[in-house]
Amino acid sequence: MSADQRPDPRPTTQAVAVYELLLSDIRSGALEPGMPLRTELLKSRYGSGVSPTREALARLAAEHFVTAEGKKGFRVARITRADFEELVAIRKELEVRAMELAIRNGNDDWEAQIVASYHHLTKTHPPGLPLAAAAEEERERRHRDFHYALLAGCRSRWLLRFCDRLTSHLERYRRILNPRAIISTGIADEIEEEHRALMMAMIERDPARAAALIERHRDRTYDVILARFETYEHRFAAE
Amino acid sequence: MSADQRPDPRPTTQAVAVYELLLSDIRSGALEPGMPLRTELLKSRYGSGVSPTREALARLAAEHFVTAEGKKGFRVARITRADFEELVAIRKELEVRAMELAIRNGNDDWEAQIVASYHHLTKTHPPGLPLAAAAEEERERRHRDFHYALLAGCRSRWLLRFCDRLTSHLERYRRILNPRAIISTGIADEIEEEHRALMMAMIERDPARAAALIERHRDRTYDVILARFETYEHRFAAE
DNA sequence: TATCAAGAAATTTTCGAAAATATCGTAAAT
DNA sequence: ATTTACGATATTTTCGAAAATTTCTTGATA
Repeated sequence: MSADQRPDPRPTTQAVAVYELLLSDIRSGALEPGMPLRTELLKSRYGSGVSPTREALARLAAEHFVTAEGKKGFRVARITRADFEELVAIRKELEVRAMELAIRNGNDDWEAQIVASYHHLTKTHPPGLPLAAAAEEERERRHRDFHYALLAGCRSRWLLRFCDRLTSHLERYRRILNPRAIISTGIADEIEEEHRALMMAMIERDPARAAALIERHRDRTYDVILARFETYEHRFAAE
Repeated sequence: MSADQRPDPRPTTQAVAVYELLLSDIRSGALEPGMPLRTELLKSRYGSGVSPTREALARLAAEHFVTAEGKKGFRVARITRADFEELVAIRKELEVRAMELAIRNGNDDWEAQIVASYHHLTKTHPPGLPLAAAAEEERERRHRDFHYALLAGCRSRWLLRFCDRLTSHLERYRRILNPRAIISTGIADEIEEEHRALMMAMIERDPARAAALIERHRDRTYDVILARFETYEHRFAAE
């Protein structure tokens, strides 16, 4: 996950390459929840032998992006309303906590990184209307990076890791249940404005305002996703 | 980790067997922090080929019990004071939170499991004086199970997983820096009494008392470990 | 003495095939 | 008709060796 790989100019292994591709495909919803991850499929899709592939799967299993059952192979983790609600609840607490700590401990580097990643984010296509897969992926990456930057000053790698994991899981829920295509232009503008307000609250070191902003920012999406669970659960009840 | 494997009567794979042995050896300190985990060593120690071994290592890397650097293999994760302090800080928050939720949501099953695991714990050798490795491991397992049972009613698997991970990491710090041999009999009795008090506070649904008790219970050990870092860091400064 | 290069050795990583296991379909039996 | 047993097939898991990479050693050069 990005929390740990940020500085990585090292000769990387094939296993982590597959890990990153798989994570990306799971997070985007390209690989559907519950889908069996057969060896042949993975070999052809990621052009790699079984050893690196299984290593990647083991990592993802530890992070609960996939499940491993007995000797029956791996599947993409299913999505459920209960899981989603847990994620939302704990992320609310941890993210707010991390923001408080970042505001208290963050230095100039931290502020600069926020400004930089915000700028990056504004330069991508806004979240309305469908995008080419690569463009969407890039926008999501910058979105992750921005929110990560807000927390990065908190001086607790453990807290950052947890937040990062929760964010990745919630991103998956969002992209599956609330695809960009649905977002209207008006909403898109509001979201952009929320990002700006968040940035300002952090840099001006106003924890209460920042907390209020992040909660509104998150809740907007959560409500939509929760509503969509009705149809989703109905559609996949049989499996 | 125990959070997820609790109910597992399924035909298990060799990779997870190695994972469990490795985790146990790392947590106990049998494999020293920073130690390179060479293929040959692992093959002879756990009697298994490289594929299952690497899978286990990948899982452990995702959980930060080992580190994987480029193409240079795996090592047991190092222990540092900064890491320890982060773990302590975030665990304090998450564990108290989980206890509150467990008190609010726990049912009869939860209470029964607490009583049962407490009973189990009291039937092992108390924490004073050195034990045979197997007996020590068994005591630690029951200790983990007891504290896990306290939280298990919280109805959030994510919160439980995080607490479980933090507990495992902190157990390693404790067993390396504050081995049982050091604990005096008087202290051992106090610890046993704290467990009983904790159990009662939980079952009587008194969150404030439970929180106060768990913090004292944890702090007792933390202080000792922090003090021992001086000598430890001095001893391993060269590496 | 210190630095660097080149080759040898050790080690990690990956591949391809073998072994183990699960799944499916068919047919016999109740 | 339902269940059970039994091969046949598909799939996962594991092994052992090959390939790639790092680390160590040695010797030459400034």
